[in-house]
Amino acid sequence: MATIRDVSKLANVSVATVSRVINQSGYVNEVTEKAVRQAMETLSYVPSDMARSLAGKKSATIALIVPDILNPFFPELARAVEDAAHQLGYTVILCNSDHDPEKERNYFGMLKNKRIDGIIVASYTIHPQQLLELQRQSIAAVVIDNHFPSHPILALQSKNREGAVMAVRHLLDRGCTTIAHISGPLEILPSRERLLGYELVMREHGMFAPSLIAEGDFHVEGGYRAMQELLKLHPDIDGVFAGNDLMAIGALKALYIAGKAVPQDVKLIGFDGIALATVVPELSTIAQPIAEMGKLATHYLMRQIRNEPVECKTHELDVRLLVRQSTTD
Amino acid sequence: MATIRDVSKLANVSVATVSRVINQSGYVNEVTEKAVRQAMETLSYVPSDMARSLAGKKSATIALIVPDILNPFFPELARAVEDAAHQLGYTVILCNSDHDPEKERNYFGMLKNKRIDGIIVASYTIHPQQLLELQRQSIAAVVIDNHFPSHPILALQSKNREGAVMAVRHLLDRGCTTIAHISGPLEILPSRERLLGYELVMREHGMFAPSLIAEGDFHVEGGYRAMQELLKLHPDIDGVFAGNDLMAIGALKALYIAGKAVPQDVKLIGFDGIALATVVPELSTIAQPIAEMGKLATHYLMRQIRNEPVECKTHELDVRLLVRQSTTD
DNA sequence: TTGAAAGCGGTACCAA
DNA sequence: TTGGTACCGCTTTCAA
Repeated sequence: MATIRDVSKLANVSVATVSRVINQSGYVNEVTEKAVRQAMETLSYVPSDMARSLAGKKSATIALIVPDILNPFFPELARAVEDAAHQLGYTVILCNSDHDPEKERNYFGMLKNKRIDGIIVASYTIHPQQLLELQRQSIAAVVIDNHFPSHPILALQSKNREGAVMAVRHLLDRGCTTIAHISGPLEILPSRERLLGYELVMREHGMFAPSLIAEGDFHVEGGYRAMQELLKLHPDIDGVFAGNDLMAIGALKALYIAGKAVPQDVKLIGFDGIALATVVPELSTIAQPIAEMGKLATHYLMRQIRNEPVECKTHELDVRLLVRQSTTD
Repeated sequence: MATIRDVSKLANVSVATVSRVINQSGYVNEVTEKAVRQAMETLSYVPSDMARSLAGKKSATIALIVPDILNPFFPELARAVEDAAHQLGYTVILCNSDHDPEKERNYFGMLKNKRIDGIIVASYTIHPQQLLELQRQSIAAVVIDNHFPSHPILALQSKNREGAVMAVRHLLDRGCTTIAHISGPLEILPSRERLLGYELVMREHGMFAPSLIAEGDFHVEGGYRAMQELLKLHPDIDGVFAGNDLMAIGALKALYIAGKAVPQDVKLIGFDGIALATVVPELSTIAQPIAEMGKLATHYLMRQIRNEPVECKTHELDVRLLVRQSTTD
């Protein structure tokens, strides 16, 4: 591999000059520049990211921290982030936090050490202090699906509450009168927001009852169990709003086994809009703009990295109601 | 952040000595070592990966190239790779190749440049030359789901043909007599292997007919279309072996729409054993040990990185038949 | 057993 | 506009 020195020799200039044309910084004569570029070309020279980052520049690497890439929501996010990053010449390090603060700290250490330029955090367990700490080390950070209103941290979030409202209203429109909710883990902010949206509409219609709510785990299994419990308490349930699509799938299974036909007996709607909601019957859902979130997060991150002005607030994204078979007779 | 020089000063030794204790290389007096460790401790010193890799050591980073992390097979693989790597102090860069040779080359360039220690390639479009080229730059490589018998490249593969045989035999056992196959893209090796396994058994039983085979794309959509075509030609199909689970889900939808009950009218089996085959009815499948593949690949890669002896051949992994609802009355 | 010093491949400041 | 050169933080001969 050719080095900057090889280039400088071939072009008969100093390394400083070569560095200048590489970075388009400082003055450099057109003729000289041409010569340098020529030399780079013939040596098929590529500056070493390693060396650049050591010398204080950026590493052209960002990290994406997700709870678990196995959850189908995150591959979609990862894909969008990776695409956007790659387009900008960045490389993405993937981290699975498993909601484990210990593991998270561990990652943060590794990443700091690697002089990562920035981090996108889609893990619910981080503490705002950790992000601020990063920023102090001039590592940019963007948070997804969480927010820290009292800290200068850029966050991205779907309109969870509004989405929940849309979901429940949709079930009401379809004629449901006994609507249950399978919530996500309540220590997770979006779960609480969705629950709140549900509660809001139910109270509006005088239909609210705590026993219509069961807490799941954002996984198929938890949705399944929650649905079973709910059916035990309320065999007359005719509408279910699940806090995410995976739990909706679990609920679907439970309903199927209980002999309830979807959507004839029970209408079911999820949240997220993950691609694999391609089950039979197809799942109605509140779709988050996952890909857009990833793209936006990456762009905001880049802005921070380049010290361009960005508002460090929570940016909210619109969700859409996707009506499919599970709520349509 | 403390540097090696800070440590050396505090411990009253040279940086060389500190380096020695860090790397456990060369001789160093016990007392001195203790002092150095003490100093590292009090400064909570962590050596910079950047600097180390620049100085010629390893970057403690590997890359995983997949066609598309959106395909549920790959998150499982990625998760296993990341876990194994993380445990060994390595960081994983994720790349989506999209089967695009151009993009692949691009990634290879970036990765070489970043002095990545090794690459796990689960992309079907790479050329063996590219891998050899890497090895020449002393970047380790392991290939998944592909193999290059005539090159010294370490590969990992499931027993695709055997798996296909198991699948078809299972359908026969269940009493199927008209068994169709939805194959993956035939330019992909595992697709061909699975097709071969299917063909083998069908011929054995004098049931083979080319029109019972339709080519899909490894995605839900392609499985759906292929199933529709097959039904047109053979309304009497009573068994389907799909080349992967996603296509099986597509087939399931097509069957459902065509009014065929699964498993009563048609028995259906997939391949891969991805977690989200949790549709209703649950899909029978030939499960690949995806997590194990990821783990093994990572370990083999590490071996190569550390110049430990490894056989650069294709290692084959066993698959298992998972009987679930889609083939059980 | 230890230390001095020459890189690794760049960046950037200061002179020329 | 250019070039010289001192780093960035660590590894690794080579001598002492």
